[in-house]
Amino acid sequence: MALVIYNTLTRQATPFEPLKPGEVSMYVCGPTVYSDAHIGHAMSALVFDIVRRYLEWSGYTVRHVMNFTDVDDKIIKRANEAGRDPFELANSYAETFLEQLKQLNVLPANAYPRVSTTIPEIVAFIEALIQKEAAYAAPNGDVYFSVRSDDDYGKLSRRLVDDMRSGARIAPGEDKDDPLDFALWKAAKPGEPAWDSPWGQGRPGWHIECSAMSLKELGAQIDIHGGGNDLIFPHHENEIAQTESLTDKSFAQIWMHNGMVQLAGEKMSKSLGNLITISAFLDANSADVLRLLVLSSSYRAPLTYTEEVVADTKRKLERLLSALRPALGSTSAGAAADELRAAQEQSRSDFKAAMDDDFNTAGALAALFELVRAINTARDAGLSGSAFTSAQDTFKELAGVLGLRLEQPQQQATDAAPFIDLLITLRSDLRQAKQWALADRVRDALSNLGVILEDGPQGTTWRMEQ
RNA sequence: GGCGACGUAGCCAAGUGGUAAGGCAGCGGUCUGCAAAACCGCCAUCCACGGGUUCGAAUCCCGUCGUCGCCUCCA
Repeated sequence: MALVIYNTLTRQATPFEPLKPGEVSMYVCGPTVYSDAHIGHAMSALVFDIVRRYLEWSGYTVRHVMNFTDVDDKIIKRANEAGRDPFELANSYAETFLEQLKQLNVLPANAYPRVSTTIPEIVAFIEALIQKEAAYAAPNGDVYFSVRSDDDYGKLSRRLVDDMRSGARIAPGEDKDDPLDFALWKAAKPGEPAWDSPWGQGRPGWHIECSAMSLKELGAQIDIHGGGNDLIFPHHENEIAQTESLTDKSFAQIWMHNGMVQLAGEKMSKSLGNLITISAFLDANSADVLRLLVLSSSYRAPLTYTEEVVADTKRKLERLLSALRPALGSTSAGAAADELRAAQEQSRSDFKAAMDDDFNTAGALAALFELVRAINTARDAGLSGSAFTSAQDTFKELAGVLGLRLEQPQQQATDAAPFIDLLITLRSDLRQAKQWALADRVRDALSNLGVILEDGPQGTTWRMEQ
């Protein structure tokens, strides 16, 4: 069974074959850093983290690059409003985002290039495009890409150049030969960061940066180029036009796009202002909750985000965690062990089959839940020993491929732990004395504080709510 | 207006030609002093609606309705 990936370029799922055997190059478009990142940005990072983890688990070496757009109209505007330096502002948001990715258990990329540190490569890229007559310098100091020079322009988004004409526009101050052309280089305006170039002082346009950074970090041809599906047009379309016009080779062999987070039926976005920031989410929930939410449906479909869904996801996570509770019995072989071993292998192969099918994480989770049931059943049957721990190890391994930490959120409670243990001891005495009403009051009061007590044959255990 | 996606139980959601995964919630049971957790059982004759193709369709085709995205900065 081989990995199949859906390619936006061909609108088909096809078997994955990296350009270099065993090695995968993956470029993912990162955010423009001018405000707090929201869970839509987190979703994209999580999706490609899962892709990367699965590829690595499957035996590939992955070179993963994610960029930051740190030179941009909105950054400049924000910085001017706040009286801050635009680079300082962009850098602080980028650093915060990196810290949040760490909290979200997203593996660090191999490189995080930025526009501000790629200017020489961008200028060289544009010069080469002009030489090839795919771009031209306008009298006002702007440089534009000539869309008409690119005969397969529109192939990613399935748009026809002639259909786009009516929709295209020329902003005030632009000096294009054709309304469809887009800026590679923008002439400097007063008060804006600018660099020297053959066309005078200026700064790069939006799309060229990714072409240049991808070329610099990963070479002319890459395996996977990813991002949100709102980037298909114009951003990724334009990247293809620039890079392929320069290299005369096909750029990315697979274009992967994740769906948008839907909040109250609308796309969550900075411009709509209907967003939940990563930091607000993480204040109320663990990182695993967001990851599990993303894993629960197809990465390509819109992600339904409501408070109800978040609450359901927390309970799902509790269920996954139940598989990690220790064995209780002393049986180490027999029918229970055989059944668990069979379930373990079934789960592993179901997991792989689902993930091989275009990263069907919902199907992979189903395989995990089947293993949860099998492990809990075995525990109830009194199984312990290597058969039991081996199943738990497989469970942890597969959950780890999805990037789930599956840690009990007890760290915050360490200060309270001695007091909770004390209350449990007192409550045990009350139960011995059959003082049920008082014992229940202790349990209820702790429950209201987020501490769940569970009475088992071996005594009372406690855990924090997710 | 153009391009594209989608519409599966109370909720989330997988499944893209062979007769509906999984989770949450709910209901019944085992266990428990009672709970909780765990386990067992139940929970869509049916996949927006109307036609069509086929031995056979949630899955393919046509139409209708609805939702969303892109077409301008956007993960």
